[in-house]
Amino acid sequence: MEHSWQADAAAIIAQALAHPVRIQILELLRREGAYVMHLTTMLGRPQANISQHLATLREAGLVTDEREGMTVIYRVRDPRVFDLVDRLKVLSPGTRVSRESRIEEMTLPRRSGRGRGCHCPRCANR
Amino acid sequence: MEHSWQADAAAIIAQALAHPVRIQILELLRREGAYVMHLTTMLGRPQANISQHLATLREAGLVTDEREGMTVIYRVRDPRVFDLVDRLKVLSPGTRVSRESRIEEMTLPRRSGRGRGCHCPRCANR
DNA sequence: TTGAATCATTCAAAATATCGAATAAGGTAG
DNA sequence: CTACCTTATTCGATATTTTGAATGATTCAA
Repeated sequence: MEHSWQADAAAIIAQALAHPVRIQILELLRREGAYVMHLTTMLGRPQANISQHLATLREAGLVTDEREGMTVIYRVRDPRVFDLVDRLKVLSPGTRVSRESRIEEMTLPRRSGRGRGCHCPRCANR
Repeated sequence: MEHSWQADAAAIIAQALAHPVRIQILELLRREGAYVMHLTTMLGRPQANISQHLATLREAGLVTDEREGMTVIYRVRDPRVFDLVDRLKVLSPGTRVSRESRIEEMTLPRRSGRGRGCHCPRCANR
């Protein structure tokens, strides 16, 4: 039935990006790899849910998982995915990126009040 | 409930791109606007289905529809969506774009045999 | 008006995606 | 070994998407 080559592949990648939590995960992976625990506490969601979304990103080939002792570090496989995410935001109707606001700042949930600390190995800070 | 700002917006755009037929429609809109009839015959799918996918793209703000007599011309609202589509393809695992092959060529279905002609107003050819 | 052509929308069924809860799997420490 | 910690997976319920079929809506021509 007359398939569509790269259209299928492109759609699969788009589908992997088609959820706010997965976009947020990629935002958190922008500067460096992150432990699952870190993503879980930063996004304030059940661990299973984060793990499920990570599986989606992994199966799409967008991230890699590296076991490190008891923990697992997720990293973006190809940094060009960040260009993609940025362009998705720019194309959004209401989104006009004002010159002074960093995109990264705006999209991170920044947990409010007490509860913003992460206890993952890399986050020894308070 | 702690929303996610631009992550939602980005995900909505990604969702609009998350289907092979919609990617193909955008490919056909790459050079110029197209009549629905043109898209329908080129992609070899039921008219209602194409119209549904066009509605998805329209609601995401990615395309515009302009009535022209009995027909309707769809155009891409912001050409930057093509960058997005190209990058979606590049990030696909198996997709290594060889230098000599135009991406556009590969992704169009090119209906085989007899049945490749379109009868839309703009396609007076053969 | 009637009919034809083009496109949009509605409907119900099937397929997918998402979620929380529970459980499993893997590693570490005692 | 047991107990614990971190992450992954399975399960069932719910929600969303996709589809063809049928129907509407609009325009034009006769």
